[in-house]
Amino acid sequence: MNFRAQSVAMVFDQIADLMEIADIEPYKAAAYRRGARSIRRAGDRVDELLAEDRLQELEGIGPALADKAREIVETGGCEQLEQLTEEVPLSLLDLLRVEGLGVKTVSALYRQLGITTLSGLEEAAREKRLRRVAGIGSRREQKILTDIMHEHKRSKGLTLDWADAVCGELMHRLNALPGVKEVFVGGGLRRRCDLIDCVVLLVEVADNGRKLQLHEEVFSGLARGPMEKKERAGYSGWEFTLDIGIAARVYPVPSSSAGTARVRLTGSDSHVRQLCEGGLGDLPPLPEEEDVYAGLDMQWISPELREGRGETDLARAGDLPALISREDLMGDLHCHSDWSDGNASIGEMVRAAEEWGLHYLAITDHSRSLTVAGGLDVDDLRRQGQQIEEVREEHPEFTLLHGVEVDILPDGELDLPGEILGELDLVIASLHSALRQDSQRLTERLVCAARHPHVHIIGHPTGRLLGVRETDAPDLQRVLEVCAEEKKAVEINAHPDRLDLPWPWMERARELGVPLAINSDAHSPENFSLLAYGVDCARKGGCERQHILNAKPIHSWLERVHSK
DNA sequence: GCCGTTTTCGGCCCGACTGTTTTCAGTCG
Repeated sequence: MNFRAQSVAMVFDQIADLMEIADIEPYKAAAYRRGARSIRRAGDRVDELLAEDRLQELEGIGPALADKAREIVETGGCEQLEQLTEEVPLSLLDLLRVEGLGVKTVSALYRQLGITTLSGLEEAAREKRLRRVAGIGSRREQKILTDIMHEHKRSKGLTLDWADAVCGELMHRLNALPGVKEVFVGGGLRRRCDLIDCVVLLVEVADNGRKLQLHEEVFSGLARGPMEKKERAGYSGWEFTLDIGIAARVYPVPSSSAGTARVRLTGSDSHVRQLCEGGLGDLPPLPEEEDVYAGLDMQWISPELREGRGETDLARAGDLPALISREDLMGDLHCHSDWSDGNASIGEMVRAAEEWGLHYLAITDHSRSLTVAGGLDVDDLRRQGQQIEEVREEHPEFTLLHGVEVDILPDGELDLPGEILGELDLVIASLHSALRQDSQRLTERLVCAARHPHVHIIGHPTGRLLGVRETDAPDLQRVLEVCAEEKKAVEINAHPDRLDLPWPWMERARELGVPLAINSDAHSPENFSLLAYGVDCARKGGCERQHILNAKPIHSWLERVHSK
């Protein structure tokens, strides 16, 4: 998604949070939150809608929100947000990230104790002052303290969609500077890591060209504060802090050594160290990256693999995997329609899937216990089946599967009876509730679901939300073993907030022979674009086409299919 | 603030869990 859409969504969410804390018109706050959600779902389409002044076509965006979206894009700020921060400080939003703290408590902490920051909260908790607030006793005070510790430990950084958006905007601006030949991405973003704490960019300038001048206006609306000179791997660049809280580094590199610079500024520390042990330091500076690896008697290594986990040995032996690519995907096995919490009809989702080049799609709406998402019960599913049949007739060339994403209940049972599950084409079983159970219980629930005769795929197995909710992870070794025994597949959920199965587990899955499915979990037609993040994640985990279930023709692995 | 009408206002996703104020408000999904 592009930077403008992300910025608008973020500001709308901030306004919603602050309105709730300030306790003004709860439904107004909800409207901003819906607006943010709608903008995110529309994804890349937002740019076009903004340009053509058609943002109000999105659900939940009326004249007021459309105006504000334009203001945010054009000025980088929002007067409404400024006004709110006069009433309640923006830093209170940090407190909301602490588990168990919602708007009411944060508001009370602010008004009664004057707490505005995380460190202020921690200090007050240590001094046992929190218990002065009605609703907080000694136990809750202690819990808040441990939750603050969790918050400190939580991985920081931007998810890939955000980081891509910011990076795209930076590249666009850098490209427009005089003397710039090309701009390259480096660092963790190029390696497609889960969370990005620093955007690394290399700016190629002609060898005898003039020096790169970075003016402050290059970063207007993106960063405030000073730029600092930074050295890394023998390259000097500038570092500055972006408004969204992560760093960006820009390294000017001359054309003649751009290849060497890209290698050194992309790989993880241990990857680069291994290359140095292989003689990287003895090579002359080279303009092309391929020549650097060739000079070390290696295959060129895909950036995703440059983590220092054995890839240099494989490259030397010529044994690197032929990584999966987006074009290899033939279908998508997990998406939602407006029967539950998706925003498009089944027909619209099918049309979009076709436009994205897919040949099959499973509609897998939520099951009944997930009431917030409008989960489906047995009768709903049967009625949905009739509609699926109608859509199939309209798309004879396409294979449409009727599936469900059934909740794994806290006791490990599934949320729908076996009878209806047996009538469906595809059953994904996922955890959505009681995610704070201990590792053992979470594991048992997943094992129980994997052993269920009607389940085909375990969805987003850890339930993590990157940088937000890092669960007491289930024992994935055991879950994968059971999936292998039961011949069940495991999902690689492509949503950049999830990327779940985490990539370090994919090698184990392959060793056990567990098929993996790269699924978009799309809630709107635009969301099929998310598949790209799932592919990135699978590549990082070293997956080839043969390891990915939905890179195969549907008839090759699913017995029950409906198509002409 | 948005939306959809039985059009220009009234309703807005809802149920479970938790800690504590011990009977329900606040949080979460």
